[in-house]
Amino acid sequence: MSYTLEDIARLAGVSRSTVSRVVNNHPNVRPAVRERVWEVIHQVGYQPHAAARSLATNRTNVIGLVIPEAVSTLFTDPFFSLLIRGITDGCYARNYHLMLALFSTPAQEEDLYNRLLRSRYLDGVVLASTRLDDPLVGRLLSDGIPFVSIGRHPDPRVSYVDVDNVAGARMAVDHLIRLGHTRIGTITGPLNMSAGADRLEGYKQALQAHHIPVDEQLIVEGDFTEGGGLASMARLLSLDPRPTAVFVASDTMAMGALRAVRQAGLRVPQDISLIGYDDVPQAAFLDPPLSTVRQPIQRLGETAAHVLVDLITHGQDHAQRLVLMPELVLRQTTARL
Amino acid sequence: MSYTLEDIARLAGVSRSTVSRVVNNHPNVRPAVRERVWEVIHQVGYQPHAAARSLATNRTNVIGLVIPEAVSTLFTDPFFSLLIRGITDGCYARNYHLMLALFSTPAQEEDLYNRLLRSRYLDGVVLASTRLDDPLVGRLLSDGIPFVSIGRHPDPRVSYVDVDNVAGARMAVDHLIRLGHTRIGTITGPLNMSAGADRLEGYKQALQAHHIPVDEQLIVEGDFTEGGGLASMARLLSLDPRPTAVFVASDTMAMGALRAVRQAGLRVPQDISLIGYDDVPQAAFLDPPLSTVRQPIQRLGETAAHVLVDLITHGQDHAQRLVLMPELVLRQTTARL
DNA sequence: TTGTACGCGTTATCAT
DNA sequence: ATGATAACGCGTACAA
Repeated sequence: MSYTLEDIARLAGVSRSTVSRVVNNHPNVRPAVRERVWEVIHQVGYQPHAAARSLATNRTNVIGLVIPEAVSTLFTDPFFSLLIRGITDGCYARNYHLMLALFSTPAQEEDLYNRLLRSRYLDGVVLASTRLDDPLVGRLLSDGIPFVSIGRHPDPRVSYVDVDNVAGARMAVDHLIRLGHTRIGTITGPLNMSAGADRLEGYKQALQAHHIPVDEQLIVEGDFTEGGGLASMARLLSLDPRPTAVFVASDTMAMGALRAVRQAGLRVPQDISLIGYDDVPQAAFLDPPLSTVRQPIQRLGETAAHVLVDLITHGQDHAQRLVLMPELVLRQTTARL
Repeated sequence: MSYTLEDIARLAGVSRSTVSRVVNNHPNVRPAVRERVWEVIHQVGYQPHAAARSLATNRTNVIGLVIPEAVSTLFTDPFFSLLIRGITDGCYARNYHLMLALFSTPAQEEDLYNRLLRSRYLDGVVLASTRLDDPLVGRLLSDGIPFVSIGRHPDPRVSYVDVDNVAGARMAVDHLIRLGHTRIGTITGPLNMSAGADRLEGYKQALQAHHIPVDEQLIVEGDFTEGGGLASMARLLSLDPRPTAVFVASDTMAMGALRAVRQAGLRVPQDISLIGYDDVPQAAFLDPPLSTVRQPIQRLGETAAHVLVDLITHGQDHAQRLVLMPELVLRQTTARL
């Protein structure tokens, strides 16, 4: 069996309260006593019982990563792997743990919300890639559950951590323009996600800044999947004249786009320039290696965890908003016109 | 604030025990009473407090997914995304939840082991892709923590769920032989993981069954990464004569291999046939679409969760071992010699 | 079938 | 600075 506070107290010849103080670093304990208690603790390998602690403190030291049903098909995108990595790192640094909440169906969403949140498994929640109009946001807000969104959200009450998507897209398209391209297409993300909408906005801003008219024909909405990227690229290639460069709003879609170009018997970057978004690990291994906008995905997750834990512990009354900066990574899918 | 058993009891005009019985589906409750209690519960949206319950029952209804430091660099492989998906589905079906334990360093491994397991956050653990000699196994065993390994493990006490890697590799290599190839190379996984060792074994068995001598030169050890696949393939291509077909032990490595072939100015499958392993979602979108061995990864995870929960609840005394079957998926990277 | 009472391991309040 | 004691919310013998 395993030890309790009581056991440690007996072994160290003090009371349970004192041991508790030692474990929780309370100031009022005589150094000599503190030391002896620690010694016993290490000797027997005592670890406080999480559930008992939770019951007493009303905190679990666990947060959840919520991935809504709407984006669960995107889950195999390396973006999420990196995000998860970052979040766990952030958690561990703050003595927190991460629980997963992947929704597959609306019914599951309802069920899990009750099971995880209302039964107080979690102290708070990281919301990944939610749609702008996701009802989950309102619910968390009204239930007073601390949460932070990955990606901008318009409601003034929600805290979020984001990468500047408008700036990232601008950087990408600016570069294409610098290379002499003027007929530049884009494959967007879902426009009801802030990342999708913002990258499109950046695309437009870059064009306008250079007095290039925005041609709606050159804008095709994608879905952040490889298959979607392939189909969207095929559409762009069927245009006449076709674009000489395309800004693709995610690396995963860019992989599909690359294949569409090849299927059409064209070459990248000689016939058409391509630039992706994310810089997932695969990007450097594509053929040719993909130029892209690097997002600090892992740091994004880490930051989200930290912000959330702060929200939980210091109970901020006003929303926290943080935006990180992306950077352009030039490889071999872009060429002078 | 939120309701407790006591509140529900008062509102329904019964005692706390009765409400507890209703919630836990104990038989001895008069139907009329049961119904009235449920009504109150639904009306006020009562949810039992997880921590309180854990303290009383000594069970948390949470399991952990442990990804050892050794394989944490592989974490972005879609294999893990699919596995996680499967595990969560399996958990939800059994009223369980999933917590992540991703180790980055040995120190973290030690720390997390204490924080997660010894403080009883978890009822049990799924061990992913552990090396055959991982000390974690011995520790879990001696601490009596229920766990199931993803992938075969030699110790008779450990439960595992696996896909038949020997059979899968045999299927793949058999097919290459059927196409007329005899000079067949392989890029293996890490040979200290069962998946790596077993797929190599299957490769050898297939050759031997057809009386083709095993040539050690044609066997190069990979690491399940894309970069590793690229480098290993380059080595195989430098052989003289070079192999006419290669069995690559993971799709991710196959992506790298594909690129190595292209860099060498060769074509797949005209100059060299390739066959991968896993059938990750990307495989169908590669250029050309990858022939591969499909693993039911998601079902693997789901099954692991079920086995683990059974282990936890029924406390099996003997280890559970389950092996699922892979299947060959022929696309366009294999051709007759 | 239902209710009473105790225990689960901790934290926190209040004396001392 | 330390110790007794009352919560925290639930499950469960045991009694009725």
